[in-house]
Amino acid sequence: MTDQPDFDIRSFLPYLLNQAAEESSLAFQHHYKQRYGMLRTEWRVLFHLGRYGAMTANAIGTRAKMHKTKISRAVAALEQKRYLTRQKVESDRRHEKLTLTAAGRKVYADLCAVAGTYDAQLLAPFSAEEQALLKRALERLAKL
Amino acid sequence: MTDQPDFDIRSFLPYLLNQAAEESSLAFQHHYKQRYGMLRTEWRVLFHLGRYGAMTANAIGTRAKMHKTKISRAVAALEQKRYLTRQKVESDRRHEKLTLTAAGRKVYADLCAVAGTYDAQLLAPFSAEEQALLKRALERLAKL
DNA sequence: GCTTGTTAGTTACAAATTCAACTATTAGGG
DNA sequence: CCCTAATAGTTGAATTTGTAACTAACAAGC
Repeated sequence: MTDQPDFDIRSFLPYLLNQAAEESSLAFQHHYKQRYGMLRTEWRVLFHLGRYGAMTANAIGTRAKMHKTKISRAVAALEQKRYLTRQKVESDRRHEKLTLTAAGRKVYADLCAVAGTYDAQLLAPFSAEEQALLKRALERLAKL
Repeated sequence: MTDQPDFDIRSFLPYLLNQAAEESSLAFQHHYKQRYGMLRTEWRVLFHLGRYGAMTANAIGTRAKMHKTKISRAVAALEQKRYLTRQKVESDRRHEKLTLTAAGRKVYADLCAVAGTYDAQLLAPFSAEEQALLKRALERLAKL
């Protein structure tokens, strides 16, 4: 029985990352849930379309590392909320180009503003070097 | 319409943390799922009991910031797998003291060893100072 | 132009999580 | 004591997610 009493789950990196991710997303989650009735999958799709312009569901999946079923459902929900429209691509009619509507862009702009200030608030306790290191480390761990 | 085209979701801290958390837990998740048929909630409970000794479900909840229904179900599953036993606390019979069985401690020891090497592997690309900073930052963000 | 294989996206069903209501037990007045 | 409030833990129903099978469209080889 090789016990390792010195190993503490609370310093296990995946655990720590998960705790930090959950805690840090709470306040923002509240915002898009209460105000727009959206799920995390939905605002992610919205953000990607808002930031990178119209694209297919598949392209979002590659960028955001989201499974296609999640995207399919998020897109359906956003379509019903009239935040985006679909358009079959004529050159290959399996693809659908997703485009934000005016309403969708407005929600995107609002959430962007909120996310921006919220992000700054989260990062405030750290120095510029610490912030840079933290982001680089996370990107590396996320294999982005 | 106050667009903020410079705000990128991919550097939004909660998003980054979530991506890193998901990616970094993949390989370990595979291990406890395949080998022991456990869920994340279950190994978390197991780890807490293994590391900090017998305690009540409530105490685990406070430490691990897990909701009591998650814990209740995880404990039921671990009990069925014969990894722990319950015992009503005589001084207050609402509480149940949870104790790992020999089998439970064995699984804990095995997963500890795996987690230990896995953690080291994840941290390997970073210098000692970077590792320390990363952990402090995450603990702070997780409000631990 | 058929067969086979591949890709985009959807849907159905199973598994997991959340939320709210529930039981059982204790604590604190009056 | 009895009534109310609070706490530990469980359970059931509704959401949400994951897995796998599905449709539709295209592509390549023959």
